[in-house]
Amino acid sequence: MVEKQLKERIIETALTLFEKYGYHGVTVDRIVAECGASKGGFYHNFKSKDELLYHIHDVFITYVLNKAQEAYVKYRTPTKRLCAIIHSFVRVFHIYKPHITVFNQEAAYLKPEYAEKINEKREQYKQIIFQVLREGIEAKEFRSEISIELAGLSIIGMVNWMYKWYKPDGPMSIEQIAAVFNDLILHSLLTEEAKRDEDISSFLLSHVGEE
Amino acid sequence: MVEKQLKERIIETALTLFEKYGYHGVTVDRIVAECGASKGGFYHNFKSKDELLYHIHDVFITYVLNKAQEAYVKYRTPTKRLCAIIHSFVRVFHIYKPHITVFNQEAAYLKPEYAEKINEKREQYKQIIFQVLREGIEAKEFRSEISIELAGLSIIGMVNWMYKWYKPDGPMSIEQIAAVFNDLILHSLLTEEAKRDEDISSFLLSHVGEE
DNA sequence: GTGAACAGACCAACTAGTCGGTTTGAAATA
DNA sequence: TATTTCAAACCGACTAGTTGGTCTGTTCAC
Repeated sequence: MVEKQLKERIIETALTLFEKYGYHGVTVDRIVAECGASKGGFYHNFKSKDELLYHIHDVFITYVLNKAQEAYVKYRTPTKRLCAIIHSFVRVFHIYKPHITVFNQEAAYLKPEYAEKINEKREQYKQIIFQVLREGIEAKEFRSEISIELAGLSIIGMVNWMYKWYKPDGPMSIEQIAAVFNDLILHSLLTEEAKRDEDISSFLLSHVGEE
Repeated sequence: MVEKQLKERIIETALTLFEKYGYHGVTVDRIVAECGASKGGFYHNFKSKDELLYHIHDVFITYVLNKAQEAYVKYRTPTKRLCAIIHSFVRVFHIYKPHITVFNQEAAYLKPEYAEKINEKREQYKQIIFQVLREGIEAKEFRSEISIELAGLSIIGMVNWMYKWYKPDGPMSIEQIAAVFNDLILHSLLTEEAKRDEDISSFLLSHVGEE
């Protein structure tokens, strides 16, 4: 196995520090000191501290957007699609918790040209959720009286908020959290008929483990 | 009417700027320039820039905590209490949107002695929500299979997340948003029996306006 | 007159980014 | 194989600009 590349080491160290102290609470000098590098090494790999921040944002949003698109394509019904997307969304916290923290906390400090690129992908992500909710209402799986926009933003909010409290070594596993979230969300969205559908209600907590 | 005090003007200006550019994106010089004050005036009213940040945090959390306690005392059943708390929570965005944005974005930069005080109140707020959920399960109004912790954090997350998208002049009023949130949350929490209770289900969207 | 409220020039510390130099490793050459 | 070459990777002292905070006044209300 080859020695871990400097760029990777810088990113990892920066991530840990940013998560704890915030982007402005960490100096470039501190980052390079903490990972045994130098100013020169840093600026050889990154144009600026801002570019590092952008890189962190981009890695996460690109990954999570891909996962959502995969989940959408893989399943055919709105409920299954929604559950799969939420499941993948929650699961990302397992690997990318520091990225997500930085993403949610420091986005305001992205330079305009970077912010634009990130916002585009963020917007795409939202649209996938909205799309699934729309399809769910059309298919009469989801209640028609809910607001797609508000329901979508609620889902995004409750999952994203995990970055404030989720601890990888906490009492609940990622899989358990995802299951509970899906249960809560489906209970708030499903129509009465849909709940009676065996295939759909299998995603609800009270049915987990049943055959 | 007396001339608006300098301290108030500083806070208002700082709030607007912090909301847009972040705490570290705004200098003390900028704040005082923008509200026609001076460095001297600023440091006469605040010990430091950090104290101003703390003050903003404290005003908001104190207010919202009070509102939740009031709502808790005012009503007697878990469902009513929860709806009232959420309603008051959402409503705060109408007056304190900039405060909340700063509260959610910049808390990491609070100096330890300040952070501790704020966290205490934040924790109290969470406990009120947990308490209501606990009572709701005991009273068989809320489903017993849900996790109090996760349900509580979900609620807090979806409401707090509003700071990312809520615009006071947007298409939905605060009251409408609160109604939709309550509908979504209750649908995910209520037991089947509770939903059949006229008194309880009056908080659901499909029943709003009915007699 | 006296102290609180405010003004604004000034300072010291900090920090992102630079720049000339050194190391390293792999390809080219002999 | 031994040697040269050269560019990419990396180093770290230095700089220029910024920014929170201070300090010496001045104004104003009572």
